[in-house]
Amino acid sequence: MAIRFELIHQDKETGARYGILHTPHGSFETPIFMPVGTQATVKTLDVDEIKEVSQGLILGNTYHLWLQPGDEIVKDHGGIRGFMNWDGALLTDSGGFQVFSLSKIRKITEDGVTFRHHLNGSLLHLTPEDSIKIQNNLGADIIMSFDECPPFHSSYEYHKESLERTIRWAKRGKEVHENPDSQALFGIVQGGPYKDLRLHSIEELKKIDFPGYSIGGLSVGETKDEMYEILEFLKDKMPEEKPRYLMGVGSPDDIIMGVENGIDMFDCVLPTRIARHGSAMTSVGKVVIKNKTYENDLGPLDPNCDCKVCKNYSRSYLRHLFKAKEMLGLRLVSYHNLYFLKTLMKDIREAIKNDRFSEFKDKVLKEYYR
RNA sequence: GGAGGGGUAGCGAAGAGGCUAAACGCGGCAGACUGUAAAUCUGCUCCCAUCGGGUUCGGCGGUUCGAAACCGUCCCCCUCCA
Repeated sequence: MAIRFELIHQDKETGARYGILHTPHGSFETPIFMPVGTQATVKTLDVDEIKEVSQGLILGNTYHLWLQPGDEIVKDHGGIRGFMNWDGALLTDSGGFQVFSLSKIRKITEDGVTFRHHLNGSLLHLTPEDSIKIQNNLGADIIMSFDECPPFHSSYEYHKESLERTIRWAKRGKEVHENPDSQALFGIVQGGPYKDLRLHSIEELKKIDFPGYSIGGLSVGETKDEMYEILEFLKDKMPEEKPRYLMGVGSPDDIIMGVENGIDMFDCVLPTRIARHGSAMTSVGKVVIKNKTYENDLGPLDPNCDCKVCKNYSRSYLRHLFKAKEMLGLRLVSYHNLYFLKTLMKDIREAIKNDRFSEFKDKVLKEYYR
């Protein structure tokens, strides 16, 4: 088996999980947040910085690297790790989400998905088998089944049909997976807002048997309450002994709610995207650093953060970088936001270990970003 | 001194009688962003106000039912010639 998951402790009141995820390239305490490095780069940061702001496990993307530069080239470097000079662990998404986010120009059939290249318009076709083969070439420690991620509010009928197909795709993917001993293939739970479909999804994926399970189809436009309702429903349905990965979630409040509902792994572009757009996650709430109010603020971005950005630069300077369109601003806030989440996850784990998660949750929801 | 061109909102720049409080760009001020087609997108940006009202297109004076636009005059700016 490529990975091993140890469930070490559960918060007595909420059941929030603390564990360790062992991979071929490192063991990681969970709950963990994994920065997203779609194109074999966490935007604006170099590898040394990624080490500082992550736990050592980051994401890459099948769709993007397949199209550019091509998975064969990445394979020639020994996979993404060699390509980007990353000596930590990796997880790749299957490209399934891109099928959803590029939905204006897609056609889904039993075989796979046909859609247009977002850069040059050429017609492309991707199957579950292709996705796994590409991910074999990319060489991540954890890889994803090729799934369809329908809009949350699609009809029951559509979700059902899509879900059944995604289950068949999961089975097909597992059958062609070449390296189960070095790459753990996760199944992805879908079903939108429909609990019976979610349950059905879990049951079928369990039959196929994966070393870990992802929850997909959330944080795609539904309300927070809708998302939390599904998370709560799934809490005691997911396999106990396997890692649970909530895909695409990364605001502090959503992470907290995920952890409370038994999630072990998170990834999200939010911290790096909003950083590039001038917003910071801090212990005192969201700071839109480009706002005029920080024009002459000599204090640090986050008064309770000990990252190099908060130690060395003022809010006023950071605002100046954004107003002047200097790229250092994007880098520094990206660094901080990821560091902030790394710290948040550490604090979450401590709280669980001490059976004080509930208390910690209240604090975060009251004071932190959003 | 002569000939031509021009002065429009914070800046640049359209507009050449009513559809114009005035396109568009920049700048400014906010907002959004959740398995990254995103250093992006959206809104606001003369003044006061909730409807609505009040002042504008170098100055002044005209023509007209109506002028940023037409006429006169003055003031500034640019180019060329002496």
